[in-house]
Amino acid sequence: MPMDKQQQIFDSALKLFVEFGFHGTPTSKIAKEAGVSNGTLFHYFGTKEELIKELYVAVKEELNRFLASKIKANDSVEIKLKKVYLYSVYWALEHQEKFHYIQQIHFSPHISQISESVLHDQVQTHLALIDEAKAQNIIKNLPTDLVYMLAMSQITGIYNYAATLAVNKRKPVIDTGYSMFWDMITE
Amino acid sequence: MPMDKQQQIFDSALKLFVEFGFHGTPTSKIAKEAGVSNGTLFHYFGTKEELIKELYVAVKEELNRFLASKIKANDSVEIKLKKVYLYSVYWALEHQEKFHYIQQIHFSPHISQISESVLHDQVQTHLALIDEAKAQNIIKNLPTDLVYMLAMSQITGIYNYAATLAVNKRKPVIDTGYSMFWDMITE
DNA sequence: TTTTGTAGAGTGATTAGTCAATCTACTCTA
DNA sequence: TAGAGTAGATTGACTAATCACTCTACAAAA
Repeated sequence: MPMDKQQQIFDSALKLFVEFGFHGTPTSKIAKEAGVSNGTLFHYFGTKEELIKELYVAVKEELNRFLASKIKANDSVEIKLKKVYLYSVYWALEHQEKFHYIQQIHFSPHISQISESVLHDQVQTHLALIDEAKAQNIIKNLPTDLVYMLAMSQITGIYNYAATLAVNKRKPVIDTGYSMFWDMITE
Repeated sequence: MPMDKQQQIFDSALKLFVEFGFHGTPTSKIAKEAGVSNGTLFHYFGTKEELIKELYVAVKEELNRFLASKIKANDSVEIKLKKVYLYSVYWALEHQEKFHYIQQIHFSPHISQISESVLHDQVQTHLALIDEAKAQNIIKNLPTDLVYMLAMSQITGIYNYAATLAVNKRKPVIDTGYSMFWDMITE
């Protein structure tokens, strides 16, 4: 079984980018950490920029696949919303480097170079869920984008706080966070 | 007027860092944009890293001075909290580049190189305000850090959404955001 | 005169990306 | 089935460019 070099490069790049930033991480160090040669890295990724972007897409897709795996088709809208919120926080806590990388990209100029369609596909499901909840009068009639933005920012806030706590102290905080959020978007 | 040049360097660095990132912005371009020589930049800032950090501190202090100027000593705690929240969003919308720079630093490895004391001083006032509100039973008895984190993340979320709207459509959204936040932290 | 500010050419180190050579695994053919 | 052919994977030395930072000279103030 041939080693998946591309995955090794992803893993090393993630680790180094989060620790040292894009600037502080030369491609040579990524290759070395991944146990491949300099040339191999550029065989899989045409440029460093491409590696940065593809890593972002891969990580984001992993998160989305995880969330999708937790949602059952016959769950009610309330349950779906709750699951998306809670499992997002859990995933972030379990994959802190990956979550941190998403944020790092999101607040960097690289985000503007990731194609619109990729970004759009990633939020479509969530926006549809919010629309459904609005249509069923489950949540207040606020702009969908606003509800989404509030959810994302609150998930980040709760994650940041929970991450500072011991593992066994986290659940009550996350649950409290969700009920506060729920109260906020329902009448 | 030597202060002029330092300020010009700050202005140019802010603009370029936000547009191209730290990596994508050579010191030579900052100097050129500021209309000073390469050497002059290094006369004011020993290293590029120092420039990045001092710019962050300067921007953060500007925000804090602005907020402090809006708070009157005899305002009630409710009023103070409301003012901090609302004026933070207003300031962010009026100084989007600066707000973006704060975020960029916050989600980058540079944050760990900014001394603890600088960071601590900057939030002390806000934490004290939350403690006061708790002591007076105005808000729920939640951990101070949690309330602070939720406020910060919600301010960011509301800012991000409001920034996409026409200037005259923003106020109602921001006000709604605040009342949602207030409902969230009060019984 | 001394100090401070300013310029800009110069430098050594670093880096992203290239390239020619080799290896590996697989397929096709006789 | 042996052997030739082949496409892709892998290597690492190499390069052209860039960058952070230095140095020297000079000007303006103090």
